[in-house]
Amino acid sequence: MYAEVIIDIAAAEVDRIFDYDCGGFDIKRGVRVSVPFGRTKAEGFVIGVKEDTSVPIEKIKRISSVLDKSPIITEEMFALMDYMRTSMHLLRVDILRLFIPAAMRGGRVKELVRQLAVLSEEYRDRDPDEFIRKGAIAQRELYDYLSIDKPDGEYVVELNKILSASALRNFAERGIVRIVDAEKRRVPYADMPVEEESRHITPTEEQQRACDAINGASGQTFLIHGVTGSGKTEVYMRCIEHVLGIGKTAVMLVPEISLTPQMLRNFRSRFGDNVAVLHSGLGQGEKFDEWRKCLTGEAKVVLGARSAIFAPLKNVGIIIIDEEHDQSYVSERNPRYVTRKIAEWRKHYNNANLVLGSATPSMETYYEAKQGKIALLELTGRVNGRPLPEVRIVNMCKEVLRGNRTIFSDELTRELRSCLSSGNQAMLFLNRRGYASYVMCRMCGYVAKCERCDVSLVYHREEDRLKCHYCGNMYAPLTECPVCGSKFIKEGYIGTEKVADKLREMFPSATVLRMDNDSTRTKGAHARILGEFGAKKADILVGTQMIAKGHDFPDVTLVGILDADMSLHVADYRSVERTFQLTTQVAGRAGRANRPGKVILQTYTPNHYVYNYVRSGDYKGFYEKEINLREVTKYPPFSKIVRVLVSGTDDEKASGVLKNIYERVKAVKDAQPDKFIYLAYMRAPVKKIMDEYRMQILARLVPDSDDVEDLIYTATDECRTAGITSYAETNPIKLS
DNA sequence: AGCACGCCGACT
DNA sequence: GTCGGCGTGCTC
Repeated sequence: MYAEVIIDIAAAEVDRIFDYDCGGFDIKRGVRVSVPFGRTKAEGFVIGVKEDTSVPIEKIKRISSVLDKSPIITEEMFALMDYMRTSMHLLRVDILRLFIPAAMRGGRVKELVRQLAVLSEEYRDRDPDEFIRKGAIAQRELYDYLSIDKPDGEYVVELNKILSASALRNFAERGIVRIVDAEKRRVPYADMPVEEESRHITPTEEQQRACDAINGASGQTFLIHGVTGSGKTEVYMRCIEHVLGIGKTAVMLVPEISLTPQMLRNFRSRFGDNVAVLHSGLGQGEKFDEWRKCLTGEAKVVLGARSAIFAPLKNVGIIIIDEEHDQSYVSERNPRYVTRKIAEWRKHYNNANLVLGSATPSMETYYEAKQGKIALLELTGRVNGRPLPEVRIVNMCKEVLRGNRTIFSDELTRELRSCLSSGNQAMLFLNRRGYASYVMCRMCGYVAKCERCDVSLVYHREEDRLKCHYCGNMYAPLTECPVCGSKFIKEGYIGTEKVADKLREMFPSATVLRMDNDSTRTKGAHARILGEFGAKKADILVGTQMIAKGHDFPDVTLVGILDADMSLHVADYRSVERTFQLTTQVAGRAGRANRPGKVILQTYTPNHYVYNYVRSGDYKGFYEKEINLREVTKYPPFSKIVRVLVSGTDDEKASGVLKNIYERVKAVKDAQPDKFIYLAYMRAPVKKIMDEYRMQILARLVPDSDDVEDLIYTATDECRTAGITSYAETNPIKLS
């Protein structure tokens, strides 16, 4: 017998099938093996077993050992691998690695085996007085505990914490208790308090209608459009209950689970041990165990971030993507994939339903719903009775004219003061981290730049360093201009760090917390900062878009959006959409039923149409306006943008590769000119990152052009050379 | 990804 | 004369 093996080395040259002699091992498709490879050893995935091989017999080597008792890759995942390979041009190893927890490779994490004490059968229903002496209280306690509280047994370590170890030893010697080796699962958030049972909530008519529509369908995609607090989560949970009831399983995706322990609490209370959690915040052992629970069928529901779409659940009945517009659903590192596409595939494979939920759906998704390609469910009511916050648009140009050069408008300062004095909390949002976005010489105009990247440096006060946000390199702060020697150094746009400093100056008695990439470097920092703010240990929370997601804070009555225009002026067709989504989401943090919230939105372009729709919370109005623009300008969903990015330290070599790809794409265009709206090559907006020169091909294709898209991907694959990285992507999230 | 083979510069 | 630079080629 021969095994077809994919070697666990991420390189295109070895991403092929290697045949190995099974050598007496009982090899099944889906297990991992250890094999001799070249002059070394390697791990590999068995993707097939066969009787004969076409490889010359003298080349064949034997498998050295089998790493899994049973397959860890399911048949569904093998089929998914084929789809991802052909349609997304990914390497088999990269795909297989997505399917298993990283810690499994190299045998770093294993099942945790612990001793389990179980009451022996023959003693189970007997009268304990027959074999436990009257005075042996400890033994009696142990017997009662094991027979009543833990009929399935309890781990010895746990027993020893609460009961007599000598009584246990005595029982084990007498055979009253059997000690067996058992797999013990590491349970994340085991000590988390469980939410009160919430099943008795009666759904609103709208919620019920949504549930009925979803539960009555199969193989369909739905979009639930509903504002924050419209009760989407309740609909999700009811739909999951329904699929569990018919013996199927459920996948629930959220943008960043470590930020929403609330969701997990709800799920634990509703579905108990049936829930597995999967996200990057887990320890390696925890992640491995949660994943195994999915594979073995111990878990029926998986709650997780993007990568949980690959959870090895069998017989999936429903897939839910909450906050479907969120960018975190698109993987930007290789392997690049779009969660929605994987979800659609799994939906189809399992004849399951796919539910997308958002208060601000992406243009593409809402357009699909409008076109009738997916079903639209609207939740208009507000379950918790929270009113729409009042959004006030503040014209910052007027502040400048009035001589206010700070980032705080008079109105915001006034509102902050009254918010704090009435004992409430405020959140300030600024999507720019650091202290000053750039530093510049006032005399000669010199701007400090990174040596390895084509970007200006950001001053960070905590470290007192200039930092490159692309490569992380640090430089000494500027005290004088290195070009002209002038001491007049100007600080550019204010960042979160400086905002926090200014606030401490303005409101000395207030406690200010900051949440951005820099203050959340360490594990668990997200949860800590949000926890502190939630516990009212701080009055003001300043942060980047990180603070837009996550907890609800009942005492937040004021939200300040310091520079709403930041995302608006990015040269990207999605910038207006993103601004609407981001500001709406941030604004939604303000106010509760009993305390109405206020949002101060500061902008230099107060007349831009997006802010009108943000103020009135009018998603549909915004959609209509924006979709018209997209149609006229021929941007997605009315076209498809394919971008090829080539980079390398050797500028000329990289350009050579780029031109090769371009020539091939150009030939496609000449053959099918009507498929192209636009085609050009150029340097990337950020010309250099980490000493690698970057350049790109941009193609805009008509919607019905999957064949051309595939040809571009293929051209990219075939022009790949050593020392140059290149990849193609469709409708990229960011075009830097 | 590793690792070895292989053909040109500065050293005991 | 040799040690060693890392270019390129292969791995069932």
